[in-house]
Amino acid sequence: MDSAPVVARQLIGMTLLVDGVGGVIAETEAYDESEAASHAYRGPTPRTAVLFGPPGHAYVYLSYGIHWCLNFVCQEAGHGAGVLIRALEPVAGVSQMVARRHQADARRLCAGPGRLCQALAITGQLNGRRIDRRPFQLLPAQRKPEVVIGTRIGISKATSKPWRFGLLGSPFHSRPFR
DNA sequence: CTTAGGATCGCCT
DNA sequence: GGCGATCCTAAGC
Repeated sequence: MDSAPVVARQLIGMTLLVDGVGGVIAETEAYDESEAASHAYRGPTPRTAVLFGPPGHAYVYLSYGIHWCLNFVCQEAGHGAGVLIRALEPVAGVSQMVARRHQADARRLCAGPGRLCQALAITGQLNGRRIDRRPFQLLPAQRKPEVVIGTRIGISKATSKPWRFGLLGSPFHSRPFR
């Protein structure tokens, strides 16, 4: 298994579905236990235990007491690294996403980790589940995607690492790349 | 037991 | 562009 930034880049352009609802991954960020912005930085806790487990599992946590956020666990067991899924291009089950979010603008439907989880009905119930088993499906990119790189957003530490990845030119990013 | 603050979003101006 | 919502986690005493 590769490091979190490598996986974050590889995920761009792949299709993520939960119970058949989802779309093309348009934005990701890598987090690793070596840097202070990561939930893994302070070692395993009950909340972050999944991050230190085997790769290929979902780490789902509640942010600001309101929003669920989805990560994929990377690297080898015990190494504490993951990729935050930040935005999708809505493709499958769009009407269900609109109903769940009470909002029809396709550009904003899955633009942001909290919005994406609301649209795909991802909650803490999916924490620790394998991403290659129901209800998850991860499908390879149709064509080799062009990737744009930036610095991570919404954090206050380790802000200069180029660990944010996006599908070049996509209108579905949570915030523009510079 | 108490408390500070967080990998965010939506609404307001 | 700024701020309030809202609650869980983990550190400190």
